[in-house]
Amino acid sequence: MLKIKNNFDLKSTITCGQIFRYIDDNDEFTIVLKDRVISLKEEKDNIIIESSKEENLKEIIYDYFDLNRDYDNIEKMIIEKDKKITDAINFSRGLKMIHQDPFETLIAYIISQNNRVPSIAHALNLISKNYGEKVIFKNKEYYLFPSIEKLSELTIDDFRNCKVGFRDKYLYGIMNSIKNSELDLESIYNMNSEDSLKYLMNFKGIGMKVASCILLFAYQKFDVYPVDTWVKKYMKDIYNLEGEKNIKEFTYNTYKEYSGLAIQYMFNYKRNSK
DNA sequence: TGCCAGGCCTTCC
DNA sequence: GGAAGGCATGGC
Repeated sequence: MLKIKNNFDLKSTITCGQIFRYIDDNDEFTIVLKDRVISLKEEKDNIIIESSKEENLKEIIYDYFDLNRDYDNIEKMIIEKDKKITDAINFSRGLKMIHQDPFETLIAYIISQNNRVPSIAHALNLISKNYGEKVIFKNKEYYLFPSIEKLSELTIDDFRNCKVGFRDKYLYGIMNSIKNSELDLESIYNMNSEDSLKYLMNFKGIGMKVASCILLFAYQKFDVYPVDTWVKKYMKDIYNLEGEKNIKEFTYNTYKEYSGLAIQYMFNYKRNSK
């Protein structure tokens, strides 16, 4: 068991739309994280964490919830660039950018296109249940996200049976590209954001939006920013700004290397407030 | 029932 | 190079 105390809003970080596979049982959250299952619950000013595996637990938690980064300072710098974002930042106080696994993020966000959150979670859970390793935690069954090797064995129909819909052929193609080393997820760590966007968008099923989510959520490239319907609504309301091109120009010129975080605050404010 | 979702691909100009 | 239509699935 581990206790942490931080400027950390557990609930909004988990539920704000960054990750799809979590169980919320009366504000006790259970998630599958790499090789283990963990549960987190806020109690007084502490977060109580239990895990199916104790090894390196603190390091894994701090890395996953990005708890070593100075968000106060980043938020201050964003507000200095643009005072109008203050409300969105105040609403999102304690929200961390979850540091997700690149492979799982790739699969999850390909499934996310033209899809709803419950359906995305359903598909990811089926993939894990059918092809991932079973873990027993607090007398319940959970399934780790499958390895690259395991998912490269699947056929298009196998994917379709996991309810991914028309994205089956994209997933199959992506797994082939990984198998024959055309797509090397490790190499992205050494690329700048512009190059890595272009690199990912070479593969069928990955467009601008999906590539941006992968780079922001799995590679912590904070200068990359997914513009979606919620962000567009925010931009229209607050800045009377329309058109994807205008929004992108404004965002990068204003927030620069923190554009991804600024966008995440706007997304969270617009989607989850009121 | 019919519409649509944190898009992307294909097929047209 | 830009616009329009189609797409599996499930929830309302």
